[in-house]
Amino acid sequence: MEATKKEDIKKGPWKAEEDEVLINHVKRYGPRDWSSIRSKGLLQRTGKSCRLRWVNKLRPNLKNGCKFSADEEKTVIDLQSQFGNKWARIATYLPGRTDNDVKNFWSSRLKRLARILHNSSDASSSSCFDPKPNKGKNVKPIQSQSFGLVEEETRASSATTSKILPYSSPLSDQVDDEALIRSPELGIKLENHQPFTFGTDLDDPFFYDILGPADSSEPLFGLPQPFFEPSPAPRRFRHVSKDDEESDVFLHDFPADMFDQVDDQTRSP
DNA sequence: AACCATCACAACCGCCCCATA
DNA sequence: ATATGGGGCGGTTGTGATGGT
Repeated sequence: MEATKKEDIKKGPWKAEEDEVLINHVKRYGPRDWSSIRSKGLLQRTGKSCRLRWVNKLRPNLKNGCKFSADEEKTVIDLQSQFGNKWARIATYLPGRTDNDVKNFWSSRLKRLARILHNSSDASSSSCFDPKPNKGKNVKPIQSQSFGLVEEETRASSATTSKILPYSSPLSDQVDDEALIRSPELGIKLENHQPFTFGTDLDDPFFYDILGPADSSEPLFGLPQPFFEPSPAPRRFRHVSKDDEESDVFLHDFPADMFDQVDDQTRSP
């Protein structure tokens, strides 16, 4: 019986007819009672699937197929530094964008950065980056492991360069197993405790260009107001304490267009 | 033209919280 | 008090498009 029910559930890409049914349902009952869509036999989709389709694709005023503007990029980067990976919350500041959009944007940027850093270091030996996203959870957050180590190493090598690295992390002091799960995109392997050294050349000016401005105390830009009022206290902050909400920072002081700059540098001979 | 790498996006999964029976 | 189902959210995966070699 259960198995039969499960087999009835349709997955994969949505057809126009299904969209139409879903839109009609929302017109009639509003964006709720998702599970009733299946129980009424309107669609063979789960309530979750219906809700996701509506929120991410069918909802009015979505900026579908429209790339993030420079302003939106700045907003995401700054809000991520403030809220951490609270994509739904961040999305409330971006009219027409969904949490999925923001998440995808961030993820692709992070992968891009990982690739850039990977290429900038000696790919053959010292890098601890895995180009493939890490499937397991056995990773440490970038800032507490990698950049922390970079900081230490940099301090050791040069007393004058430590100011450039704003990544001293509360996480290093407050070790939180759950927090360690986060930021898996760069695929740093826990069992691989090699420090992330950008090759051997810490004096490479390119290295510091990547990390952004030396003075990290200044905000990069003013925050926009949320498009619609975000819930005063998010329903929950899974895995995140109030402290590390602020510490869940990777691109803290990265200029919004740094990827372009970095890309330019890596492209030019 | 063929191949490969990368990007962008859609969709699913698993976990969690909350309301309700 | 607790079991359960619905819904929200973050993480992950799969795939088509695109650009470079």
